[in-house]
Amino acid sequence: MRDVAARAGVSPTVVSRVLYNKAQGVRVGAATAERVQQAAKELGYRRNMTARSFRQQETMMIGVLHGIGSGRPRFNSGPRYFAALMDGIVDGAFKHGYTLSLCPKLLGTTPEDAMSDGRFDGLIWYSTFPSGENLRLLESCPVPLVLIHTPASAVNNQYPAVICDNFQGIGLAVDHLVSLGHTDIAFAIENEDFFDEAKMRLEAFFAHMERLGLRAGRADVIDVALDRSGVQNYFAAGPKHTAVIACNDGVAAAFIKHAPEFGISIPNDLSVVGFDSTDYCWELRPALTSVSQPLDVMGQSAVNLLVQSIRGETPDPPDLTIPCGLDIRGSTTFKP
Amino acid sequence: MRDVAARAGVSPTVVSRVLYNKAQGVRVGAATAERVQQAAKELGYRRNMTARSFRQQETMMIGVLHGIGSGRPRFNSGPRYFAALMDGIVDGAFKHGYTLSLCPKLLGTTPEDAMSDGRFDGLIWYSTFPSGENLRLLESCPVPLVLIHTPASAVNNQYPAVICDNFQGIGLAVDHLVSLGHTDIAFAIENEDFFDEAKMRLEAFFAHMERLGLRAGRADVIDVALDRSGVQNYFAAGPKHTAVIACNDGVAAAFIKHAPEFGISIPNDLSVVGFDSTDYCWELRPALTSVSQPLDVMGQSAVNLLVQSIRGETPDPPDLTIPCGLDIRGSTTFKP
DNA sequence: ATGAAAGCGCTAACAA
DNA sequence: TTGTTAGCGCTTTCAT
Repeated sequence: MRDVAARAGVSPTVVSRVLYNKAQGVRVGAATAERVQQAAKELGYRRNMTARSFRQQETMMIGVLHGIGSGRPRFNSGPRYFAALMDGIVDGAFKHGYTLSLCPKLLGTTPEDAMSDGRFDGLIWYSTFPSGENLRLLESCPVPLVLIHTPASAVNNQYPAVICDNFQGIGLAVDHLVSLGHTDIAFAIENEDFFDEAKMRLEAFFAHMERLGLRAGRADVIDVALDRSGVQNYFAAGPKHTAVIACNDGVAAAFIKHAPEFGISIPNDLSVVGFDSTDYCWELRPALTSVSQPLDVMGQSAVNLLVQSIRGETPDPPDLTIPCGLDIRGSTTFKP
Repeated sequence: MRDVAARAGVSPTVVSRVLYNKAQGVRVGAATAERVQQAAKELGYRRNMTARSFRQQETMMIGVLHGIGSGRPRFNSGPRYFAALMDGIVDGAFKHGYTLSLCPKLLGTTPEDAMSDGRFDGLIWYSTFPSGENLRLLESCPVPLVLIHTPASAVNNQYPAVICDNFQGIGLAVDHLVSLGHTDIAFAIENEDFFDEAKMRLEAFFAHMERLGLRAGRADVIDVALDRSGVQNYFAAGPKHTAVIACNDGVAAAFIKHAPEFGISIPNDLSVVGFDSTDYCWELRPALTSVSQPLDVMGQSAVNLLVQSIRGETPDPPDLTIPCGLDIRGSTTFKP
């Protein structure tokens, strides 16, 4: 910029005004402005955005975090949960002119982590495993933050959150199965120890079963464990249900995958419902009936809330709850 | 940092040394260091990464570009080409400690675009449509750049490139079909006007057909057009081939999708081979046989090359060519 | 309409 | 071992 100024015979101040103050009255002579533009072009001047970010205390960057303790979510394997969400997040970020970053030091207290001062104007935190350690770290986040998939209450309503309506979503699944004649319905959960949406879904399952006058208790909960070994154990012991609702598509997929090993036909012997309804459901044979979260909408909504926070507006309510749908595919049918 | 220094009764320099010079000999008294650490913790000090980036002229950020003129690639719709690639790119970036960014101003001459000075340490450019305009912009890129999917020759070998071995990949497809008895094989292309890999694949098709003593000429090229209308036209006119190789999975999908409308059974009447072999292939009915690009490997390789460039090493050879595989699924069978 | 000066937070070179 | 100084490139305030 100094070079441009020199070539145009003006001070750097003028260069800055000419090139970037278009909107609010340039206050520079037309001839001077012209000379500056010319000089900038000739020298191939490009603004140093890092210097600008530094000066303005604003980077126009949003970071996406997934917490520590679980691996990086994949775009292209297994249940495509993260891919769908990211499409929404990226759309939202771009709409507001923000750059979106994935940071290797996602969360923590190391100096270069995503919560470092000045690095990002705001953060979106996504995790299906909001462990205690993560939640503690979040509490000291110095920049605006929006949670996806974790209710705001988990961090004292410190930050706004976007979650799907798990209660209503599970209701759709239960109603669907009951309308097919099922009464012995199990709920499959990945790991009961974690406090997260899976638990909300499990409780919704109990509530909806009770609403319909059906029995459901701890004996109807299948903990598949993180390695899915619980599915094999369940099949090996002989299924006691005609339908199972899984807390997510990945868990549901485990049932579909292992059923043949035990001579169980899905959906004829056992109907299976997933949760998330990513495109992954189509890959399974049979294709998986699943409660759909409008992930792209959720991603965009999260960014909208975040941008509000960045602007200093306090978005309310703390939890933005988005209703679910049900995508019926091939893994559910009438009670045998 | 000033506050920390004040509290510890030292100068900011010492704070910087204590907190971040661990490796190369701190040269600070143990007691002082202890006091500094203590003060930093008490004040909840976090390094301002923007200031550091500015000072060091290094952001530890890599940007991903997709060029202008085509929409943003999606993670979760259609052929999941981008998702697979990004998994590799993100893995590569994280392995080297880089943050990865998607920038709304991807390429251009606006001040805030991705090529602005200081913003990113390096860029990865991915595009299936390297239009002339894009190539011209690339030529003036002031930061290290690696191309994916566009041969280095397209920009005078100015930047290294990662491409799959299109010639060998098409060879796999042709051999596969010929081994099934096919001799009348067409090649479907999306838009002949663009200079890109599709053209390389088309030429490879001609070459391999000739190698096997089979005829293939312009009449055997189906230009499906960007809106895929060419597929319908081809079917409506009555197919003259028993197999078709498409320049990518999306084009192949159009054949599978429209065939039923014309009473054509795939693969019984027409075998179809795609190119990319993303998980999308499994969603199609029948599932699509496709030439596989090791997209994750390509993404990681691109980052490796980029990091070399950033470090000032000149990676060679200009084109890193990665061999393809063939994933045989349900869309190919014996000649009718 | 234009310019001079100051400072964002950090770190490297140099001095003590 | 510790401190002083200077400056990364930009923008804002204040003065002219």
